[in-house]
Amino acid sequence: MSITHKIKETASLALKALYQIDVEPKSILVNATNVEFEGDYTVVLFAFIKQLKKSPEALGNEIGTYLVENNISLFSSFNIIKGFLNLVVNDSYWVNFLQQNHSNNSFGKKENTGKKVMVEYSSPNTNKPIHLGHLRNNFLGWSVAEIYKTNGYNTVKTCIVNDRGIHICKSMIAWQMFANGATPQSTNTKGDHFVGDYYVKFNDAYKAEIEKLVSDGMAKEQAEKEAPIMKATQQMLLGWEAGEPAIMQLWREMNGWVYEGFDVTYKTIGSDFDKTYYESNTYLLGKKIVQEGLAKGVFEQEEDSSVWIDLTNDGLDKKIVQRRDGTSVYITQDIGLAQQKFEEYGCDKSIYVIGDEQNYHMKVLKLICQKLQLPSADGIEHLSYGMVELPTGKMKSREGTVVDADEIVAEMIAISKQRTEELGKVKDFTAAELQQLYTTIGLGALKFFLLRVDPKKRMIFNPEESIDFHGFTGPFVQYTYARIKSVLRKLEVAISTMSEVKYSENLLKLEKDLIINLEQFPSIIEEAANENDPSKIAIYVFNLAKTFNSFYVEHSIANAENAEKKILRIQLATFTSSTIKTAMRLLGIDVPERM
RNA sequence: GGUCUCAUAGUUCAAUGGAUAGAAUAGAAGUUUCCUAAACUUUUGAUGCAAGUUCGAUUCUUGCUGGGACUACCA
Repeated sequence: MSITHKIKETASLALKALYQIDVEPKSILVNATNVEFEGDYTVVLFAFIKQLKKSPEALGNEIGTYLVENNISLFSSFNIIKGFLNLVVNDSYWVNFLQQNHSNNSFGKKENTGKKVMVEYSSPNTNKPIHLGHLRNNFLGWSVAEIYKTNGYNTVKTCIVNDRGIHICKSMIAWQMFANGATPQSTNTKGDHFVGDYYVKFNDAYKAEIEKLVSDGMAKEQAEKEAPIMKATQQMLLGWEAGEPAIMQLWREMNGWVYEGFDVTYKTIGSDFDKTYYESNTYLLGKKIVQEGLAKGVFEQEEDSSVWIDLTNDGLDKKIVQRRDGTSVYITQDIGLAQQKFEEYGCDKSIYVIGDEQNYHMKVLKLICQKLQLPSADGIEHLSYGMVELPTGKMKSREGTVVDADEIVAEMIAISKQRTEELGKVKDFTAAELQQLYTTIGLGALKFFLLRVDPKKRMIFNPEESIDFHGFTGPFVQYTYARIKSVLRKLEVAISTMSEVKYSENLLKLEKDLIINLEQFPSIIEEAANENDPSKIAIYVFNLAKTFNSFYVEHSIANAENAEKKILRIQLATFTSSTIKTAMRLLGIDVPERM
């Protein structure tokens, strides 16, 4: 149990014993004590002052006295300032904590709860390569799944590939018109980029046709519909839906190129999936749902035979779920897929990692599922994340104003190579080891950069400034880890004999700060899972590394004042390094033994 | 127009209604006979505007200003 939780419980017991009032431990506010006052943790008393009609001083004294007298192993003293009860925790408590946990490699990990969570993330379109915004999605999804795993869940990572529809046909049409039979192989281009180029070519050609029609006197709206290339694309979509062999073959071939490209990227960035759904297989799901919904009276059919749901009583709009031609729309497919996922995996929770432009869609999806009383409905959660924007505005694939994922990854690796060479600390590494180190650091910088921010918030990426390697960054944390490991390597002999030795010293301030930081890790993981927010982990591990670095420059480990201090500090260093490693793993970031 | 969302140092980010709003970076000044200076120490600098609720508001409510998203029988 975490120490703040313990304090809440003891405070709740104190209130019960002293005043016969029942207060939920959860509702008691316990904070770290402000640095300017004496103490480690502070119980905020204002909430009880009114209720008990006592002065803050009297109340604080009574509770403080009770707490210290009844928890001798935990508290050594207290003081009261205004409505704040500051508690000083015994050094022996922290020392015990360190001794019990320093070599526990699964510190922070919860026992399996038997619960299952599905995380759907990545979900690419097969008409263009992935960009920086998709990377945010991939890193978030992977990390959230990992955080749940550590919190005792079984996880299923899924990906729904958007492999059909008008946008796919656009690339196909452009390829037919402009490629002269070129392939990724013949042009030595990565498959997803190859196809993406034709998507851009489509839009260029489309724009040119519209301009021509407009200059010939047609209204813009009509020109958008009448442009021959658009008509051809719509014709192709009909052909696809009818299963015309030539179109299907081209579709398979071009999607195949894209998948080859994606595989390379996924492998580099470390995204993986337990199950991949293809929209071409699932887009017809939900038809049955429409019938069931009509039978239950959740949906209504209009005279033109289109089917709707009226959500105006829930503050939303009327929403179509089936077109008058009987085909299903996006949301219906999603309902069907939600149902199918539940039938296949029976997850307690289903997290959708999807951009915040779909907040409304996801709200509607969950609401409809609830109205249909699907068993999966209440477990639906939308991990909504903000766009990654350039200083000039939004990234648009169509206009080519995107930060390409492969390019930014390559750039980060190149920068880490340059920096590593400048510092010249690993000259004895083999070529393969070097390459791995550059990748570890470059990807570490990129992942940390995208994960350290609250997912819900939009973030701005400035390509001119690139991504920093100093301060609140991945490489900073990686460096701290490598430095600890270096020290520990040199102290192997001392470590092998230290298990016998006990210490009972008073703690120095920086030693205590470090233990206090380490103690918080399990609570942080819980918080990150509750809020679907990996940035909590990133902020935590940065603070831990920072605290260690302050400790490290101030106090020597190898040349500690005495043997007991040496052992204590070795244990502190060991514990810090394993916690850093675990935390960074939760973000999908590796830590190097040397750098 | 309607709905949702965001606004904090020059910049990028923190802060379950709690004490003098934290970091990073940029700027200024320092630290390498001793465990990795991708580090450390010191320092300058911020809650869009106006009300309200509260012992206490960056946080909650309302209005205003300014961004963004959504508002398709597209996905």
